[in-house]
Amino acid sequence: MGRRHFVVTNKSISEFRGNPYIADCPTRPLLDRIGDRWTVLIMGILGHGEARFSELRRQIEGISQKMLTQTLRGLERNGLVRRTVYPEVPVRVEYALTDAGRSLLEPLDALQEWAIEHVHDVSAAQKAYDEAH
Amino acid sequence: MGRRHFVVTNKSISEFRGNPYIADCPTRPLLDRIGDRWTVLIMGILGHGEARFSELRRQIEGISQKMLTQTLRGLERNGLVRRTVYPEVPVRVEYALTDAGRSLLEPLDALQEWAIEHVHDVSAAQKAYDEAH
DNA sequence: CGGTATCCCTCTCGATACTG
DNA sequence: CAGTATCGAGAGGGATACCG
Repeated sequence: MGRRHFVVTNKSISEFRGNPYIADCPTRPLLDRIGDRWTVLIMGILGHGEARFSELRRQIEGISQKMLTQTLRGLERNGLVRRTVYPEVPVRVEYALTDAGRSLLEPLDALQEWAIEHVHDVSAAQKAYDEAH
Repeated sequence: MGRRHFVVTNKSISEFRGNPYIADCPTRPLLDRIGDRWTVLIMGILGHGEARFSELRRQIEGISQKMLTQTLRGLERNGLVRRTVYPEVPVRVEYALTDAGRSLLEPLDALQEWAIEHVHDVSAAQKAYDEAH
């Protein structure tokens, strides 16, 4: 998607504030991640406790095996989820939030609060906009 | 992207908590919006005060005219940004956050705080993961 | 100045089939 | 059970050209 079109600078972290798109601003990978279809949902479920692969699959209606695996790998790679393999027969794999993952639930909840508080305003605004255009 | 594959239910709003993907959960459109490439950046700039189209374009390095227009329209449609046309010659158009838009900056800032606090942890986790795989 | 319209490419994601 | 591999559709986004 051409993200490399942006010039990489050496600005301090504080200069990224309010401008998440400059260079390697730390907010961008996070927004990419939570903007995807499944990350927030998976984290929400894991917020209630660890879960097996197939449990997650059952609880998240509509997710494909591929996307569940892929999203969990992404979360694991970012240190938000811990994957534990129990070498039983058949194998058992448990997924759980790390401390970092749990700490991310807080700002995520704040976002959800906002969405819930403003859902009517937003749909009213959409209706008004659509009627005017 | 097949979002219509999900069954629409009549669950109350509170049941959406922790499960943003069921039906028309209000969190999903928000995550889609802030997950896109430009929305958060534009809102960050407008948080400092109103701005003209060309100002935004200059400040947001790398954005195309099309995406600036498209993102601003999306924000306007959701009631987060107000567009004001001054019929001068040449025409002047000012964009500003609405009250709702300003209120969204708070959870967004919380997210940014998290990202800044955890940027080192995350990149360390990525490094460790990549070396182990 | 502040847009629209069009073309096209890339990347994401879903479906499907196969595996240790 | 918990994956991996591969394919293909389609949406997002950039480049470019044109307009009131």
